[in-house]
Amino acid sequence: MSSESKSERAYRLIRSRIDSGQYVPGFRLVLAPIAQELDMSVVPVREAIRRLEAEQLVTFERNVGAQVSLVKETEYLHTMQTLALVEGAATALAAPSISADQIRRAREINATMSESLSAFDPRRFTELNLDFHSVLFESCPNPHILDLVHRGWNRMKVLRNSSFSFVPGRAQESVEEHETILRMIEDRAPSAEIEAVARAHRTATLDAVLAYSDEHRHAGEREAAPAA
Amino acid sequence: MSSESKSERAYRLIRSRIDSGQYVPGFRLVLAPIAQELDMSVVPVREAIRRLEAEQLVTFERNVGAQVSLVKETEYLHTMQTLALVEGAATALAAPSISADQIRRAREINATMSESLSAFDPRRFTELNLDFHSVLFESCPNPHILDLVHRGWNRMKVLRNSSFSFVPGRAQESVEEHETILRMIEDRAPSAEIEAVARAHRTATLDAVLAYSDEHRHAGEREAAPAA
DNA sequence: ACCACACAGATCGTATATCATTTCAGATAT
DNA sequence: ATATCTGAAATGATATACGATCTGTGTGGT
Repeated sequence: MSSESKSERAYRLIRSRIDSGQYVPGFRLVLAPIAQELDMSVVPVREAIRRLEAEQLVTFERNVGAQVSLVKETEYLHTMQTLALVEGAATALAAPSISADQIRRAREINATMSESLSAFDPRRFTELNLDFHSVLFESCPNPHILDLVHRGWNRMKVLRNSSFSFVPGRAQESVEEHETILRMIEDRAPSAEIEAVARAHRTATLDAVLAYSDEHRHAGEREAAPAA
Repeated sequence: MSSESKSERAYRLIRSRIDSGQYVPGFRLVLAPIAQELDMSVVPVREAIRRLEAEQLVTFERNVGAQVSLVKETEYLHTMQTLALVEGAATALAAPSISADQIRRAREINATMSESLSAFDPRRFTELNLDFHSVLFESCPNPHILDLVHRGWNRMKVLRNSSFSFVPGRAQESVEEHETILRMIEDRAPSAEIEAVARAHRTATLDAVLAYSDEHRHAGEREAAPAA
């Protein structure tokens, strides 16, 4: 009894390789080799690629094939802007139903983030950052918006792998802003205010990255590191 | 030379039937009959259904098959809330680059809407309403957000067909709010304000529908009519 | 040297065939 | 009468096969 279908397995494999950066943007997804590697026929692989196409992770051309979506210069900006929008809304919608226990958990995570600032491990920091925000938005009662938040974060994973620069100092700021957000939720601040602050938190990161990469445009510096 | 692939044709057919309400929520999509009707094998039909699954228009169960997504009681609320969020943002982002010509066009459409209020044709009104808002958000520079707006409107089409009640008086209010939005864009009002008003415009419709259907819950009235 | 064309290899698109799973009706036992 | 079993029919899942289309390469002509 296979626990999952073959097309599901194909989907997961390709998806994970795109997420991990093993399949870089522009990489051609040829059916036969993938099928062979997974020990299945091309049919399930085709279905998997159709799903990925609908999720815009790969682009498709008739009789030519699929390739991992290319990221334009502005892609990162747009994704981050969209994530700011939906995550801000999700956080605000979730706020009223967030318990003291959840707040405590978020605060713990933020404390860990703060500690990890000295021996700075970008990957770990990003992971914790997602954990932190997850606590805040997972209670969002609107499943559509919540889904959009998840998609946004997943998209960010890919973009980070392809091209992203780290901004010094932003991590520290980020930790401080997290505390601000927590207090507002505790105090049951108006929904609109929470949304604005949560959105600004992400927009600030965006601005920081843009300003930094602008400054260093000609320096050619490129660290695989996140900004929170 | 077929201008489009068979799986594309299958996708369009099923999609249009869901949109038009011919395939109501819960309708089982059995591969063989659909394939036969389209004079093709089941393979392209399967691919089409995979795409629809990824777009959440149909739900899928292993070894059982696909059916048109069921709409929960809260589905309309969540969809409208999400649309309010993304359309508000799209309108605000588009506002700075909207020309006087576009404003004029929007105003014309709104005038037509106003006229059509007497001999009220719900379907026509909804159509014009989309036209009006399209003029405002199509210039949104963020393609992700714009895409979300389109998806939201498409989703609304389906929901309107399945279950929706009309709210008297809301159409008139709607036309007036449209004019308010136009003036703010003309005056180059702050982005945040435009977003808030555009969002409230849709949220107001949502509230109106909820209040109305609440009031008439036991009356069993059910008109296939829109609210703008 | 450069362009047009034709051919070959790669790859996709689809049909058909076969296997697997589910579902449901009817039989049987309790 | 109800519950459970069993097997056949319906349907989905996947493999294989073949035809269609694209893409690049080499050859011949100018």
